Amino acid sequence: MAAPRRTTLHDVAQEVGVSAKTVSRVLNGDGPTSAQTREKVLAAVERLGFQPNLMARNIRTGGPDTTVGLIIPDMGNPFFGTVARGIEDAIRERGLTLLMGSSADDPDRERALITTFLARRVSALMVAPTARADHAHLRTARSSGMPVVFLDRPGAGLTADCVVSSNRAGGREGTAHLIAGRHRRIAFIGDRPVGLFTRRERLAGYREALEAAGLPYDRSLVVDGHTQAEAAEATVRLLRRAEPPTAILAANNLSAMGTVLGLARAGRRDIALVSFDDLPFAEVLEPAITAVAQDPAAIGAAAAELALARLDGDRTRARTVTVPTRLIVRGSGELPPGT
Amino acid sequence: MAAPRRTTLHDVAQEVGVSAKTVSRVLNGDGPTSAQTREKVLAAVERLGFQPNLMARNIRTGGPDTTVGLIIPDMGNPFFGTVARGIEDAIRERGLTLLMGSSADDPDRERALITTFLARRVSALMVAPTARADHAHLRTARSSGMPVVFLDRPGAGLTADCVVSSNRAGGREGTAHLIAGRHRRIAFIGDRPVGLFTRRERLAGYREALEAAGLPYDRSLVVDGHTQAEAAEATVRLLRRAEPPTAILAANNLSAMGTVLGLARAGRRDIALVSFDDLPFAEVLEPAITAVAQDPAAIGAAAAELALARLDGDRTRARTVTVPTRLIVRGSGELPPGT
DNA sequence: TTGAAAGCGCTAACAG
DNA sequence: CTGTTAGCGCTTTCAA
Repeated sequence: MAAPRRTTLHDVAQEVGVSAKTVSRVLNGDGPTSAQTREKVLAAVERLGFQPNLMARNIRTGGPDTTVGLIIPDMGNPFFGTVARGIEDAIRERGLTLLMGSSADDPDRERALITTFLARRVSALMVAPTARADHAHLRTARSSGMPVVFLDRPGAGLTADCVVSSNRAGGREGTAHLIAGRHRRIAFIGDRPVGLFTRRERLAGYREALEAAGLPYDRSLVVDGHTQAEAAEATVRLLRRAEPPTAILAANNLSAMGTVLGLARAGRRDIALVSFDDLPFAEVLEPAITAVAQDPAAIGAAAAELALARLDGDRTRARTVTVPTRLIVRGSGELPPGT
Repeated sequence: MAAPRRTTLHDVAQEVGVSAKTVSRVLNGDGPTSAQTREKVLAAVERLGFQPNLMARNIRTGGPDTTVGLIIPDMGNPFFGTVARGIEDAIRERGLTLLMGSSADDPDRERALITTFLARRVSALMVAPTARADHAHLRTARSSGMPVVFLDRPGAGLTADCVVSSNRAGGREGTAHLIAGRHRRIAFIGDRPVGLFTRRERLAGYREALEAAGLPYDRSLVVDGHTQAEAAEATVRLLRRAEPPTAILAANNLSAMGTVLGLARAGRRDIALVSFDDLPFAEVLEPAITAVAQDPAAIGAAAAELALARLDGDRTRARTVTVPTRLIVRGSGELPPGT
């Protein structure tokens, strides 16, 4: 039992006894059609279960496809998942569909996805770029009219629209909050690679806050904790030092989760913590976690808005939209330094 | 400055001085080609920045498009995000790309996405169906050879492959764990609607465990907590009763988060809790949360495997794959009933 | 108000 | 080893 050929516009036309073009007119509501034929056509469409082939349509009309390509590091990460959802909700209203892929922080995989998306003639491309990727190769595509928006971090080798959190201000604010609690040895647990935009910016904010308070910058207090496990270990090691920190700024959600875990393992409830990026359980933990909250849905919405404006003909120069972070004080940041 | 027309196969052919078909042969490696022409063609492809139009190719070859349609309730939900990632990783190896959308638990939105995906001639369709959706309309598409796989819950009106967690066994095991701790009044906090497959199954497991232990089933101990806020309130209300429960089985991750929140608000650390679906902070909380863990990545992988097998010609009857859950004992389930 | 012809970018089928 | 012709399913263009 071979799969039956799917019914086409012609099948419908034949069924009704009109030309294919007439069916097309009825379905797309362009040319004029008599009420009679319209009715007959619609009935036949229903009867045969006809579904127009969007790709065939597209190839003829020549424009870009009604899809938007989106590349994020990992779909399982709720931060990026929520960004994606924000994008989807915004482009849905324009009848656009998401073509999605995870780069897994691998530049080659990212590159492969971009190639595929371009081959599919996406209307726009949105990428949370991996650290080592180069995007110069996107120039041709963009100069032929396809909007490119970078998410969370700017791309390399290509000036394009970009949506980021207020990383530096957030890092500064979170650190200042700890300093206000009279902490003087504040560790920074960051992700990798060290050159990663978000890490760099948040670290810069951390340093600005130290400087503003006249505190020295101690490089040895800046450690790596890219995964939850790594951050937990890093935390434990920090606390074993001769001169341990009394407070920690965790530079992203995974680092923060690991830090919480590490503190729990070390049995330390006297270490202050501020997490960059809010955590699902922040208010249930004891102490509740003070966080520099990002707004991933707003990031997605802003990215979509930028791209749609470009599709509508906006030819102004590339913009960077900064979505503000918000310090949510809950308690973990206010533990007094135990000296 | 109008957008320049994108370069086509013909442009490349002309540039080199061969026919379009020759370029096609070089690029797709089907027919034989001399090393010389191949080289010249590839150089021209590079020079002109040619990218083949996948949709045009597709329309000619006639088969389904090299995309897979995936519909989940919410991309921001890490459970479904991880399922999606599992699917993506599996289909990538076959050169398939994900077309994705969120149903937002709205049957109409789900239906619209399905229609779009069918119009795009996806190779396969994977859906975590909304509670009230009907899928009879998918029969035509499926009988024309397109695999359909339901995720997390079976679809309605259509017998198709399906991948679910061992909901009933998990519910039973989680409840039995509480009973083993000598609890006799165990509440069930579930999501909505009441008819939702996962809720029904988990509740059935809960009842089986009660029955096996000779405990009565008390309907008043089964309450709704679909969102985190709702579950928190439900928990507080439960504990205010004349005869409060001494233990709680939370039927999904949101309910569990809310329950934890409710317990914290009520200042009750003496209520035992088992969460269906593991929580990111489970081991950091005090007490650490005992969970019936699901395996979303495995669910995604299994779904992809089913769909790919169908694409490879598997015509056996529809299967339901059950991905086992795993009880992770951490402490919260072993609080003794305080009488 | 409708139809016929041509063609979007690509490949199948045949020829050379 | 390469080119030609035809046509995928649809829409544009022009004519009736």
